[in-house]
Amino acid sequence: MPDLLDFGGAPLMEFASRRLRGKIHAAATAVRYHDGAVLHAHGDDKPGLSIVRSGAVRFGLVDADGTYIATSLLGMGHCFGEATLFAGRKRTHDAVAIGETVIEQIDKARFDRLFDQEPDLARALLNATTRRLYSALDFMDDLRRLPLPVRTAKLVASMANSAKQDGSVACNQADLAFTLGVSRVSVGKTLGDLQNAGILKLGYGKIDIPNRARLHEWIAERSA
Amino acid sequence: MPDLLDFGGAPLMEFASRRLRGKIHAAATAVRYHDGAVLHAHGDDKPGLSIVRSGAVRFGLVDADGTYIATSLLGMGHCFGEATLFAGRKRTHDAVAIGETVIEQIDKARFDRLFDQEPDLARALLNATTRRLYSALDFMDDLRRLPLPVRTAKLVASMANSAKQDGSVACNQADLAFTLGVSRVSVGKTLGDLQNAGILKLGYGKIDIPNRARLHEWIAERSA
DNA sequence: ATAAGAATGCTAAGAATTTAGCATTTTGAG
DNA sequence: CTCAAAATGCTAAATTCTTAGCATTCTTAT
Repeated sequence: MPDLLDFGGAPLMEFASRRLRGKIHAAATAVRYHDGAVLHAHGDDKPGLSIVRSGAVRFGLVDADGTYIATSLLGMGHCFGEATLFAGRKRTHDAVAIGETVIEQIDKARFDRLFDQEPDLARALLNATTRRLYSALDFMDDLRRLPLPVRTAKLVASMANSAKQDGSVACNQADLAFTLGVSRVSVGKTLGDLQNAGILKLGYGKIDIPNRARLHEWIAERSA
Repeated sequence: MPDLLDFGGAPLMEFASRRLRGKIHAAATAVRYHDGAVLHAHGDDKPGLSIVRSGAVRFGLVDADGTYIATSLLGMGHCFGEATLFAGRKRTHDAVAIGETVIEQIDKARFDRLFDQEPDLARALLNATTRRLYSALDFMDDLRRLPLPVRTAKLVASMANSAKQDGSVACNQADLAFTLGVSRVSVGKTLGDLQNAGILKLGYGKIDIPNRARLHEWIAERSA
């Protein structure tokens, strides 16, 4: 259960008023999943909006050669499934519960009704998806612009923001490697370099950040 | 003025009814820009929604070392600036007109009024941004999953869809290289290989696709 | 306390990519 | 028609990244 990025954006529920949250709860059916349970598979035709009430969901795809590739991890308050409602897509990824997870599910019919009744829902959804879109664009920009050490540092810094424990990030190098889209060896080497530069300290399944300001400074110096 | 990707999604105006389009036009102020004119710069604080009525807009950023890096190119019917309205961001990129371009501009106050009056606007915006978000996610997925030749072929194929001229795509290798986030040398080599494989033909500032089905087949065989 | 599993550290060969040139071809403007 | 600019083609060295493997360290469940 690493502190891996909730893909940038803030969660939908943060943009909903107390009243709207109540309406959403009322329209939804809560479903409980155990760790590792499959919520849906790539290609399923289940239009509807889902909201993570507790726990987390990991999205990914199984490759032709059988390797699983994770895409993102959404935690409490985040929503998914917008694409089935607004882009007419089937489920784009496999979704798996991480830890004990409760999902609030709103099927298409109910969603459409709620959407028409509650104009604030549209605004909340636009807040959430716009933020996600722009963080994705930023991420892609970095991908082309910045060398691996800087991207790595940025990722660690962004994880530090949402981390439970201050000054420390819970995540193993393999997951980091995947998120950055490079091999574990490269990440290991890069993290080693960053440690030598004194801006972070490697642990077992975690990374300590002795001085957050210093890390941000180091990044700023190298990213335009 | 290459056929470079309109970042995946379909344009906003395609999701608007004739009536809504009328309302949008009525609320907007049209501004004309000549080729190369700057619409806004990165960091400008100009909240509002903009819609491309004719021409196109190229978005990008100037690096610390002065190199300009393009991000996307939006053509007719596409909108931008949602992030200034929904994510509370300043303008995230420099925007430059490509060719004679007319932009319909709706400032924040007018937008909010229109947004409240016209529930369909929310739906249209969600359609557009959701599609863009998911194409961006797909693109990132490909970036990590697929080797360069396949990504290149996919990009060419997607450009072919929106190209004016059938069976041919107008784009130079340098722009392709940037969009793929690799060097011109790599693209040149890769395109050469694809040409040898017989699935496309290189020209000067363009790429011909003798057999679209064959190209898609080639891609499908290699992408999961 | 210990064994099993997880995670990290390390290595070396090979593949892919970049950088920095420069030569050649094509296009379009005058 | 000619010339300059734009685009492509090519090269070679240097760098970065990957793959594949195995040893070591750390954690946790029994």
